[in-house]
Amino acid sequence: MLDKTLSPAGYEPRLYEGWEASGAFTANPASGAQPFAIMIPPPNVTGSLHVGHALDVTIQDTLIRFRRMQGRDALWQPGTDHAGIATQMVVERLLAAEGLDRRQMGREAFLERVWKWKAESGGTITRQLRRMGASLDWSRERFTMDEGLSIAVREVFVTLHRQGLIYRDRRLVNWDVKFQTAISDLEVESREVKGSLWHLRYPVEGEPGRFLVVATTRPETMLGDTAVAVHPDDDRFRDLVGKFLILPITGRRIPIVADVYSDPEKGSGAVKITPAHDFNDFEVARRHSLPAPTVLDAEGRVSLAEIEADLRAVPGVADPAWTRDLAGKDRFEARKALIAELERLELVEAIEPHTHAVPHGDRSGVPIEPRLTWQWYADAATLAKPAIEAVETGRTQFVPKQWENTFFAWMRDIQPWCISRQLWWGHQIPAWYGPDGHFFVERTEEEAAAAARAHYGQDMALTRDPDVLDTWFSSGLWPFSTLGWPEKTPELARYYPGDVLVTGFDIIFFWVARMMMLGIHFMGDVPFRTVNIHGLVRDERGQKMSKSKGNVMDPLELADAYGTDALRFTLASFAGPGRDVRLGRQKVESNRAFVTKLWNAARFCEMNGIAPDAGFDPSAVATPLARWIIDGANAAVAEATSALESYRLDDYAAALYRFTWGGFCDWFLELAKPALMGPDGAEKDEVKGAAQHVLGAILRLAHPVMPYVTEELWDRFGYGPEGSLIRTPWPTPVAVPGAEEARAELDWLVSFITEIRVVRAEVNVPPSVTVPLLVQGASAETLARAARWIEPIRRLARATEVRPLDGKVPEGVAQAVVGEATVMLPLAGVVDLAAERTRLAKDHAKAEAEARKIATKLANPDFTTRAKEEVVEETRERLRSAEAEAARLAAAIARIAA
RNA sequence: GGGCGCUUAGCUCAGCGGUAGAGCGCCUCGUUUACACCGAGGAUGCCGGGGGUUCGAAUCCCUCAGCGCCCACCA
Repeated sequence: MLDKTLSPAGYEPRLYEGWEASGAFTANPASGAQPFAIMIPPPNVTGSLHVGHALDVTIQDTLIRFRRMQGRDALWQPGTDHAGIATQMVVERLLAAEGLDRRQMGREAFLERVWKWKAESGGTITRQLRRMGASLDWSRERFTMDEGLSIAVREVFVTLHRQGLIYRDRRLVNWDVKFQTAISDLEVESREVKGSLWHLRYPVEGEPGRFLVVATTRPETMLGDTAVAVHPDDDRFRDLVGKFLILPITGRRIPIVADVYSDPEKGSGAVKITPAHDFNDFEVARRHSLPAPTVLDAEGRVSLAEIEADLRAVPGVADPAWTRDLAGKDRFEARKALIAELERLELVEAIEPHTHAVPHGDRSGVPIEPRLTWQWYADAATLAKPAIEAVETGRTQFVPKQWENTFFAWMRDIQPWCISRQLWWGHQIPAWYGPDGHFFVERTEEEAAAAARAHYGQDMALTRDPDVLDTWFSSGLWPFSTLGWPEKTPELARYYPGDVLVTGFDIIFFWVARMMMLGIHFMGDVPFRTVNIHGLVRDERGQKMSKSKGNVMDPLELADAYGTDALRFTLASFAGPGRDVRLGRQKVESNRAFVTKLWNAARFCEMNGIAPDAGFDPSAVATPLARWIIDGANAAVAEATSALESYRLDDYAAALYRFTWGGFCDWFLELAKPALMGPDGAEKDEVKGAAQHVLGAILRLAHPVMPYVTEELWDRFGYGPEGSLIRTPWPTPVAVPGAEEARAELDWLVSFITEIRVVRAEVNVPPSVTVPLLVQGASAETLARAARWIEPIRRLARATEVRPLDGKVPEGVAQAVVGEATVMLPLAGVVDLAAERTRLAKDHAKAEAEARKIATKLANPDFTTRAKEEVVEETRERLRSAEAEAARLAAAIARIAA
């Protein structure tokens, strides 16, 4: 017997272990089945599961289980990402707590420590994925720093380098001062900062007392100014172009150049040019061949090395001794000091408060410093072209489609991708330098040595580039590196391209775009056919979850409290296309009720001896109730299947819910009770047969999203051996002869019972009062139906009998209009006649209004001539029925008129 | 500045040319032998505003407003 209450904790771990042990999650390349592959977005190896993962995993697991049941050879590729900066950050923090610093430890010892941390915490996320029921093929688990994946990384790097698509360049990068590494444009986020706009006076050379005023938010960079630009059409400064200024503090002589970059509307109209510390200025400097001295070091401190030679004493403007004191000062300290000095020199014209956007490192949270450094770059623009084309031609499609615009906008204006990072944790760049700086990009140290020998004509000591690659470089290879590339494995041939990639919109650029670029370049085909983009999980008020707001929900805690199935169902049901998911506890709680409902429905079946019957032929039943529910299950199967095929998990969840609760539980099981409790016979057998058939269909339909409770019930009922639902074929509609008649019959019954219930509830008849139903104006068919269904009607409508009204209307009736018939409930002494009159009058008014509305429409000749014929006919039919209903209600009112 | 999305019942959302829907919440009634994590019933809507197209608009177009997000932007 099933327990009275369900306890997910009692069966979830057991079922998962059973599935995994039996190889149910394992892809089967040897099978003849059509493959279906999903590559998991690899979570950070040292991370733990958050609600975003939970949504991502629920969607993917639902899809993979669905396809597996459809008979596809399903591969859901698991694995984790080494997550360069994030992981290094965590370990450095741990070290700091022990008073250690990675630089003191040295690279090797530090990396050893990171691997140790990975070994300790690396299992957390995979355990948590299991807890969510994720049917990942663990036998193929990969890590981005596995030997195999590292080989792929080096292969890609070397190949792209030989093709000229990876190169070294010295240009401005986004420098993260805290982590002391370059980061890509995508890792920079701008934040609004309240600061000041300083208007500074730069003395014009040879014209004492004349100044050109520049406005800046970053006075500390003025040490590196090599020009001031004005707009060529700006009359205010026309005579100054070509002249020179004496740069305060350093005393350097700098030109006034005309450049369209200068915006006459902004600041003072003249802009200082600091090429080594500003992206725009860098461009201006290139156009005017200006020098670009660096004045801030890797830690964001003033460095005078490159301007030492420029320092000149200029009375009242620059004092080298003071300036030399700035060396080593932090950029913000230097700013204060400089302003104080400029004020002393009366070179500050004005200071205005100014709010502006300042780029910050997304991980470090500190302002980014543009810095001129040598880095490795990938030629993203070239790689992007085929990726753009693949989406344009539909070889890869985004769902929802509008995300393609986002993808295009970014890809069409893509900048060189800075792929080197000055970190230790990651794939070290396979480049070796000779003593003269000549470098060799090779797969291995041996190959590099050989290349050096060939180059120098002798063995030469080489130094490996200390930098590592951007984490997204290796994640970009995920769809094929996990399948064994560069080896030509059978898996690679079979599972690439994957069918669908499921992820959030926040990593379209970081990851999806990179996989597209690298996948097409190295595999010659797109990495996946479909990209299913889902929204963000927010809290119930629509706020983004964050630790600082304290509104973070822990998916595992929710799973513990309400069961994994309830959490998964909730996430799926809110995962509508292009919408964020607002998750609240109560929502999970109320979906737990659905899981419980299913459990109880199964219990009811069990108690009534409903058991799996392999010999049952759903197409051979004659009982209308059986035909009707089997037909209903067919419709649910069709709905669920098409919803899943089109990534509409919300529709899938809704279809399941509606059919299971509304169709199967509320109506079928209730209507089946008389037969089930009645004598044995053909009807009872058929109803039981239909019940087991439909319950089995429901369990299969619900399994992708609610794997645990469905498997538990499937097993306990004996639909199949322990743990077998996961590989049971997905249901398909079955032929139901006479389905249409059965539908007409049962639809009548449902509305008949509903109408009686409405009347009883409205006039407050307690359920304990049972009354006969006297029908007036009923067709022979209606009377026959009422006779056939008398037991359910007695039960559900609290009636004693149904018979035609013979002659006079009894005193004190309540009346209901059902189709062509009017049903009277003799309730003398119970019914409040005045209330009943009011109720009927209200219904009558409603019917009349409806009829009038339709009549007006039909009176419009434009409508009848221009609208589609079937629409007009349908409208006429609606008018007839509304008028008839109004007439019957009018008659009912007349019958009880005072 | 450029772009995208959203605005429908108290809440969360579906519907996207032809009768305004669901779930939750709320109110009333109820313990009828699966389930009170339940059952039955009910109320609640100028479908953001304005204009247009159409026989017909929540649905298509234009426009305005509000909210959210992405990209760009250190004068």
